[in-house]
Amino acid sequence: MALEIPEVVIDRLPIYTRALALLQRQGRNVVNSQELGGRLGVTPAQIRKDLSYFGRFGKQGRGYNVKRLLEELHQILGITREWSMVLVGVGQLGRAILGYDGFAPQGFRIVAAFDVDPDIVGDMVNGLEVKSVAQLQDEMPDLDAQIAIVAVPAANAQEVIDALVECGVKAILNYAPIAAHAPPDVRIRDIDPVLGLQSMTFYIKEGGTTS
Amino acid sequence: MALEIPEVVIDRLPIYTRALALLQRQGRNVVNSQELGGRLGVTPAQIRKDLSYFGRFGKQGRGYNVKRLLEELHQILGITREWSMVLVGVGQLGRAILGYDGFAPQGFRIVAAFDVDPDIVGDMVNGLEVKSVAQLQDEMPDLDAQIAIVAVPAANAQEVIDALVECGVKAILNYAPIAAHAPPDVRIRDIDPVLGLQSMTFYIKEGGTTS
DNA sequence: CGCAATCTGTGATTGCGTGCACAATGTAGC
DNA sequence: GCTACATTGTGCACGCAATCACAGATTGCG
Ligand SMILES: NC(=O)c1ccc[n+]([C@@H]2O[C@H](COP(=O)([O-])OP(=O)(O)OC[C@H]3O[C@@H](n4cnc5c(N)ncnc54)[C@H](O)[C@@H]3O)[C@@H](O)[C@H]2O)c1
Ligand SMILES: NC(=O)c1ccc[n+]([C@@H]2O[C@H](COP(=O)([O-])OP(=O)(O)OC[C@H]3O[C@@H](n4cnc5c(N)ncnc54)[C@H](O)[C@@H]3O)[C@@H](O)[C@H]2O)c1
Repeated sequence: MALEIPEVVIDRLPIYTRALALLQRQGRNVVNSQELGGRLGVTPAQIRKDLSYFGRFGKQGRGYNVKRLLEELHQILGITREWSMVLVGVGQLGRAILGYDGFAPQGFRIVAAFDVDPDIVGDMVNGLEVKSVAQLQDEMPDLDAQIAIVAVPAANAQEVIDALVECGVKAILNYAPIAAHAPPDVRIRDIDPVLGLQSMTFYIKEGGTTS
Repeated sequence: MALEIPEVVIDRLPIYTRALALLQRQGRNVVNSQELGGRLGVTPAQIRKDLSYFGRFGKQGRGYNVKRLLEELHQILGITREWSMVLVGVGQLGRAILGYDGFAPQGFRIVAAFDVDPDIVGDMVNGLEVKSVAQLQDEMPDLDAQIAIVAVPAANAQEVIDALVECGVKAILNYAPIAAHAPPDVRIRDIDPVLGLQSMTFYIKEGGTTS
């Protein structure tokens, strides 16, 4: 029914979710688009427009019921269920990711970790035994994981991504600093702190007056 | 002169830089907008348009000289010099960041690390002594760091950011999952893997046909 | 040395997301 | 229950960014 929802809209929904979750922890029951927008640096109209793609969740004169809207957003984003993920690359970053306690509360669980280094394979990291990446094809069918996190060096990232795609993975969180390629039905999100730094320096490189 | 360059354009320049650096390592001297676009998943016209904001770097009939264009982009982004950064929050993530060897080659150097935990203050991490965050105001003037990385828990992130802004920091790479606030002359880039995951699940939640 | 081929730089055009403004609708108070 | 008020949902207009399309420049070749 809903004809083509812009990707930018989808990208904003998790922000709304995060803010609503905070409001809920603070005991708030209702919030209007103005306050929510103020907290997020987003126009109230933008929030209302975004939500209107999916239904009518607010009440005129009142605002939005925090609990209700949060549930709706969870439904929309598909985060009512728990998602299993696999991690490839158990180096410095991979270990920080395995130890990160921010995934589980949001329903994302790492169920297996793979590495190529024989010195690392077999290690227990955060209650998970590191497996050989050679066994990826064998292990994946049992894991029922549609999401993968890639934390291998740039030089090996594309081949790892190809292998994951081959195994049926549908979403990839890629930490390697490369322009990764994947079929259109596989979503990729890149995380590269250097890109962020390099774009910020443009603005601060000389007492810039670029608002 | 250059009338207002869109922020999206600035955000793409580091991507171009990254791809060009790779081409250079591969020994390529020239590249045209079509090939560059193919590697990055960007329209050739987009690349040419973006670059045209800053000058004319290509040659008709040939393409772009890789070395030359890379230098120009470095100039534009302000990454010819070395940038000093401070890190606040030396936990699991903070240590991974300190150990990350991807910053230095791009000219970003962490010159100081701060934490609030007395058990951590004094530790040597990657050749850097962790200092107390209480000394932030005192230490900053000597460090000449305009960039900060924030890797503290969400609950403390805003106060840390406020303190950094107070110290004259002009760019912040924020890993805490909050909607941070700062004056307009301070740039913030957020890195939150969960947001990426939550937007991807929208598309994969049911054999979705959303191209 | 001229012609064909190539690819840039950019004005023109299209398309899409943002913000506006108001009608519709629900709330609270009396 | 009626009135005054608050805030949503949304059609519409605007503005900006992506794409198109071509003139102009450069190269290579015969
Ligand atoms: N450490 C950070 O803070 C950080 C931040 C952002 C991005 N990154 C990126 O994340 C990636 C990993 O960084 P790191 O610091 O953890 O590096 P690392 O060298 O510590 O770890 C990389 C791991 O990947 C493994 N590996 C290599 N090839 C593999 C393959 N084909 N299959 C499976 N495993 C393989 C290696 O054995 C190693 O254990 C790099 O691309 C880096 O640029 C790291
Ligand atoms: N670990 C990851 O992979 C990861 C990934 C993405 C985001 N994050 C985010 O990064 C932040 C840090 O994560 P972590 O896993 O390293 O947590 P952590 O608890 O291991 O580390 C946090 C550190 O911050 C310090 N700290 C707390 N308050 C402080 C203050 N006011 N000033 C200075 N230091 C202070 C603590 O003493 C601790 O050492 C969190 O907000 C987390 O959500 C972590």
